[in-house]
Amino acid sequence: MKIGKLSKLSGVSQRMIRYYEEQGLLSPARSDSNYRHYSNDDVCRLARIRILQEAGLTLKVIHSLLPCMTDDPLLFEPCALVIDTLLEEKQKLEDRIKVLSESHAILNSHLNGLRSEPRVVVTD
DNA sequence: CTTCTCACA
DNA sequence: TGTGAGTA
Repeated sequence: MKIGKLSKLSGVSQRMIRYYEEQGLLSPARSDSNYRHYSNDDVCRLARIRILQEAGLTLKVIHSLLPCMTDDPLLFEPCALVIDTLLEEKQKLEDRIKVLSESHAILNSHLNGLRSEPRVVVTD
């Protein structure tokens, strides 16, 4: 299928689909008038890219992960190295959660302060 | 009408 | 990331 259909089915903008290709995450076949043609594999790959990106991974990291996520059992060996990068990403996420939790606590204390001191209510 | 590349108030 | 331009 061409990019228009893929965009509708996946909910990903054509702009982003082309961007993923630019980053080496997708490699659709070209046709007659240089139009991109996406196979079923490409559709699945795009879906996985979305999942991973929503999980907070950068396209660079996703790029290193995709080779192991193919349906082709031939590319399963390097997954040992992938597990390592996944663990690193997991750690990064936990670090961020820690920072955010602290920010959350600080804002809460300020909010509680406002309750006892109504005068500092934000205007507008 | 759809896709492509390139560029940016 | 969106969007518009000018093509093919």
